[in-house]
Amino acid sequence: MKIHRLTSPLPEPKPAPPGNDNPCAACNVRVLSLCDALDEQDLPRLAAISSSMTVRPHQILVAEGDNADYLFNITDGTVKLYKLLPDGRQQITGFLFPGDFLGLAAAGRYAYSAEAITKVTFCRFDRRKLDKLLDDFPKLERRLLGIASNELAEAQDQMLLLGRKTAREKLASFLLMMARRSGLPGTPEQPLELPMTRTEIADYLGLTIETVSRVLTQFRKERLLAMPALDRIVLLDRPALERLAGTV
Amino acid sequence: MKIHRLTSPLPEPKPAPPGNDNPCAACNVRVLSLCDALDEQDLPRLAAISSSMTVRPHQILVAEGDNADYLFNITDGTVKLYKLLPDGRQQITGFLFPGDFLGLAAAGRYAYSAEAITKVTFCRFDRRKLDKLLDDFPKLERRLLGIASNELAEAQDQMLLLGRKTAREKLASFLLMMARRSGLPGTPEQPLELPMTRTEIADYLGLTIETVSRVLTQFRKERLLAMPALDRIVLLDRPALERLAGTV
DNA sequence: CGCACACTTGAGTAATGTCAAAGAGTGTGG
DNA sequence: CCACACTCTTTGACATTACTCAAGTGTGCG
Repeated sequence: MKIHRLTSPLPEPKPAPPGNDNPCAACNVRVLSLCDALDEQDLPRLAAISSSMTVRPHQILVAEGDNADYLFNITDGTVKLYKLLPDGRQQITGFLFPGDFLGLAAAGRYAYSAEAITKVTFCRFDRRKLDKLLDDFPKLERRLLGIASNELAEAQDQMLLLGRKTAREKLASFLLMMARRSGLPGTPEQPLELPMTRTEIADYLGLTIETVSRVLTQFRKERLLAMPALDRIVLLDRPALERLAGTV
Repeated sequence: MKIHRLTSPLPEPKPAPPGNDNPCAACNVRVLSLCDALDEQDLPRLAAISSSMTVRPHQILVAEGDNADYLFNITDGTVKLYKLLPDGRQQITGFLFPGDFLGLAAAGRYAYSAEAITKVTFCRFDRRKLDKLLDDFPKLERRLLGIASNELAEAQDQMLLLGRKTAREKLASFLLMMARRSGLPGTPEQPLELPMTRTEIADYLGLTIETVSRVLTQFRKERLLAMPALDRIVLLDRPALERLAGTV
């Protein structure tokens, strides 16, 4: 079993530059994120308790069991969420893309670790300060509940995949999920981009790296997809993949 | 693949008997449930939008894709939540016990089906009326968010189990979960009680019924447990089971 | 250019699934 | 109360999927 890569701790954030009391105004993922719950005029209240940060690949954002002191909104890059067994086996429970949210916790502790796969930019909110904001802005809390409900629905889809789908069905589901989440159509002009390694795909689907590789080779031979590069996928026969995946 | 059992639709609820404006006062699971968020004096507001109902085994409470018009609090019995693939393969995403909550939905639709395993009693809340109550009682919304966060953490544990644990590890984790959730110690005097069939255990753990049966037989031969009846389990060597399960 | 690293491919194995049959438990009607 | 029927569970023999181990092939970076 592979030893997990050592990573450095999270650096201190740079505070928002002074004189700019509404850095969120220019945010490109605002409509997707937590901040969408607030009006333009209230945004500075959120901005005041948040800082924007950028980290390099392999940097850890949160570790399983840590005090859940922060909430995160990803603005750029890809993050993986994962859990480990004592012997090092890893299960990736989700990938986060721009606009996605991270940090809901039960009993004040994160239930999973989060690591940047690519260079990642995010807004980080202080949980205790945010809790106070929730009293003033019930819409914010309703938004959080909506986010949590969505995540729950996705988690259930993933349980169906992990428990009952074959390797081929898992890969088909994964590729369609990536198409949906990235917004890339998977055409020859705009192929899917896979920021994660084969190992990470395997750890997400409950497979080994060899099985992932073999199924992708199968799919290529069956003309279901093409791979102009190791991390580029063209979906040649989307209906067939959708049939394989069984559900969206 | 087995054909799914036909079930009858949910009967109409009996409204709370007139003259009793606080039926929740006597509720035995109140401290566990949604209602715990409200003070004694505000409970009638919740009671006014809820009805208590009892259904028989195999009755469907909600079906995947249905409009999420209701929220449920289980007061007695066991419920299974599950999703199906088009060919009938089933994944049980969770079991609900007294005090548990059901009905959070993304995009206004249930993401899963729910079926009574035993005779089940529950309180059913009208979602639209509850939404209005949320405005008056922000504590209620905070409670919902807490419930959702807990469910999310459990879902991630289950993904780790489904994706990365062996059959033996899955069964060990399952039995310990049942001990924790039921509050039964699993001693010879108070053995675990399993309200679900082997098929349902298998569909929860991503295994087949035969594998579940074989692993239970193994465990018995290894003196990890005893089975005074098909649905009664005595945990003879809990530390060994905990080591197998890897995590709580 | 050469060293890492990630990915692919191949051969053999192990864990789990499938198919089949027998045993155990439960309810019903005679 | 017993016999029968039904369902659920267990067990056995065999099949198959996915895993393990190992070697080989890119691919990118210093």
